[in-house]
Amino acid sequence: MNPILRGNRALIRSINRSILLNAIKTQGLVSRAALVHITGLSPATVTAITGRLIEEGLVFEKATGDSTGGRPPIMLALNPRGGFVIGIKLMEGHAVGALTDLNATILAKDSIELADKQYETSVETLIALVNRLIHSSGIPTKQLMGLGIGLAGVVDFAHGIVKQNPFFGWRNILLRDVLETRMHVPVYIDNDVNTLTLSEKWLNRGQPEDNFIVITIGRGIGMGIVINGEVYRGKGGGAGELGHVMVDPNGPLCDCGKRGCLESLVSDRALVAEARRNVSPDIADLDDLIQLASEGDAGAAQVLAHAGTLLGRQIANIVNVLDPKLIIISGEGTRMGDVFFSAVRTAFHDCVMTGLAEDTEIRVNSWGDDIWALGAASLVIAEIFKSPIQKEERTENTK
Amino acid sequence: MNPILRGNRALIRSINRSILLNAIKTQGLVSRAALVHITGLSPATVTAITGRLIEEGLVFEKATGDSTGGRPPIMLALNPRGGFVIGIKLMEGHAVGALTDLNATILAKDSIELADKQYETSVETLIALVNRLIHSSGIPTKQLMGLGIGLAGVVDFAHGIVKQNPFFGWRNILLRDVLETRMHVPVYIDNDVNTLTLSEKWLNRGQPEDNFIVITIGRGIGMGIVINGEVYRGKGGGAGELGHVMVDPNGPLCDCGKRGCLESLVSDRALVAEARRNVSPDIADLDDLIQLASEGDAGAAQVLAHAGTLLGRQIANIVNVLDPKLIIISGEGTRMGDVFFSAVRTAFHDCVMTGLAEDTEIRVNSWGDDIWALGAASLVIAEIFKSPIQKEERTENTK
DNA sequence: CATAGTTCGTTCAATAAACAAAGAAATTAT
DNA sequence: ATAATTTCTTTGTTTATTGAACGAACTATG
Repeated sequence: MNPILRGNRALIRSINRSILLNAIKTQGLVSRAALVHITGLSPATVTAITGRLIEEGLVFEKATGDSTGGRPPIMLALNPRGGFVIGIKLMEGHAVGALTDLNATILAKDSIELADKQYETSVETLIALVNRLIHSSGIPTKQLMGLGIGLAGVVDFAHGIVKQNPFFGWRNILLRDVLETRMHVPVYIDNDVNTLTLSEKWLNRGQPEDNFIVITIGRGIGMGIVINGEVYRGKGGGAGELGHVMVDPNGPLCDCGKRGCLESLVSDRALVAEARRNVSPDIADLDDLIQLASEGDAGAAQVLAHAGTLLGRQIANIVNVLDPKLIIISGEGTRMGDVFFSAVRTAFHDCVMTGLAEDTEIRVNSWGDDIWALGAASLVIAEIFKSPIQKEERTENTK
Repeated sequence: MNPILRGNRALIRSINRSILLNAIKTQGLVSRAALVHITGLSPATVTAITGRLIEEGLVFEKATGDSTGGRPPIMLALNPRGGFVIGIKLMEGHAVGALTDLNATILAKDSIELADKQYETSVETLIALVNRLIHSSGIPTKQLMGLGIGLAGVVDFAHGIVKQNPFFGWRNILLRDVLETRMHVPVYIDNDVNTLTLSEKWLNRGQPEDNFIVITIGRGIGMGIVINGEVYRGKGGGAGELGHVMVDPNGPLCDCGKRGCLESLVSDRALVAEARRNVSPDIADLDDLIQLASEGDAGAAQVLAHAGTLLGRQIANIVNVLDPKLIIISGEGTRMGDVFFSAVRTAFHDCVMTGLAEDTEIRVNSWGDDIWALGAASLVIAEIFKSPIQKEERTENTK
């Protein structure tokens, strides 16, 4: 009932636990003395808390380090098998799930058909998928630390509510609470682009970036925003609708009912449609278009370059507004290749405010098949490593 | 050196102190028992901490409340005269300063000429202004809790550095540190639009909004972004450059060197220039144009309406990306009147994604003369009421 | 090889902040 | 006048961090 985060002993402990857990994760292999130095905590505290982490199985004493003239350090490391998580991506017609350890290494993978659009039957199907994953991986059920679910549409992460989903037609479904009562594990639900965004923060080694943007190109165009290390979701999960930014008031009709949305000009379907009109009616799908462009067809290249220019211009506008350090482009559309992306980069640099983006990087991400399920899994992993002072977002549904 | 916020007793105390101070501020008049109820803290803790706040002079026992069948409550209230702050807005040629209490009520106001653009002499002038304000208000110097400064350009708030300022030509000036060593008070520096944005959060009574955007129209077009209750400043203070979002690649040349920036189409000067070309060469300034439009001149109205449409469309795009609850339009340009703002609203609703902005409010703010200095002052007030877990932003310059 | 020096980790008492419970204060209800 | 009620304070308990001392395990050196 009271969402205020007040100060008490549990909070102290929880903060310091999180600091140490994260330090051990980012350092990889680290002694207690080094942790004292890094965190500023006292040796006694480090001993006490690491002791508890070892007891919980999240950390272990991995090896003895080399002495530097005194007692050799005992090197601590994260135990990736200290807990397991499951990530599930819901799609039209089927769901893909992955069971991973705390390093997001996949231990089991599976998918299941979603025949029915009714959410009650879908819940049963999801539970079946989870059980299959647990069974095939052989982990004890007790070790499952959480379940993350990513799906398209507007999702209220804080309350765990699917506000609207285009495929299933769901509206205001309390999916989190339903699954939690059935499965007795913490459940986290988010928009699929946000889960993908989170995975960029958690799956890349090295220090995680704290201000970046992920843009996905595929069926639609999505955007995930990370601000101060947190995924920004907007008033009601509606942030990041880059696909429906209006580019041309007289443009083609978009699914959303408006004209000239970016998505109506740059998505898979839009490109294929345009290429069919202006290049060749034989083009069946995006791959044909890419193929043609790579073979030197000027018309095909022109279609891709124009789309890239439109996207680059919008990215520039976003940089003007949000000034992020890094922009990651991901999704099926990353296979569009150099013609497209060099147009993106050129348009970006032409349109961004002078002096603003001198060290802003645009990175095109290699595209793996598992990435959506991994993203959903990292939703849970992120939660495990989060400090309590960042955790306030998750609020109970009082009803 | 160690920016990590670790858990210890000082942190607990500081968190709870902040919770109570904020609760007293928002409640206005509140008993200890009510605070127990609101905050979830124990009665003993509330007694202890409010005791300390009373000792510090920030809170006092204001009155005795009505009994509800038992001992009557002692009502606590914030003592607005428990501390004082000074806000200064730097402009081309002069600086305006205001000394206010903790309610942002102005007790003294003054301005001073900035003859020289050299920053060393400017610092001396600012110190003179501060001293004059302290003297004329008659407060004891010890009660001055901080100094806030707002100025145009790119400012690194966290490090207190003016990265670039258009009027003075300053570059990477450590203004905060210089002033702090001279004045022995905490100093906070920020972009002027950000200070204005903060003041919207602090000067409006009632519960402060946590996700909103402030757009200023005047000489330029600026934007302040509040996300999760915090002003978002971007990678290096460069966020919010709405004025340099590219609207038309073939548009007029902007000060920044690019073509077709929003600012080159909608700012004061741009409108006057266009009106001179297309309506009448006699138009001297924006007020003439507004006057003409209000008298029913179709051409003048057309100029304003077109500008409004352009702005409304960009606001829609920002809402698509950030999904804020509230959009506040402020600045000198708010006097442009209904022709302009109804065009803004129409274009906004036409272009925003369907279903996204059903309860998003666009508010045009009345425009006061003191608002810039007040904004700078609220920079300090905000800091006083901030919880330590939100304070990490301010980092020392290690050099 | 014995001793000193160094580094790492643990133990122990001290400290302080929240908390629970009981008590004191000041009112209304009967 | 007494009981009930609400508000606030006091007292003692709990517990997490901390500093300091100590033990453990190594290297350096004569």
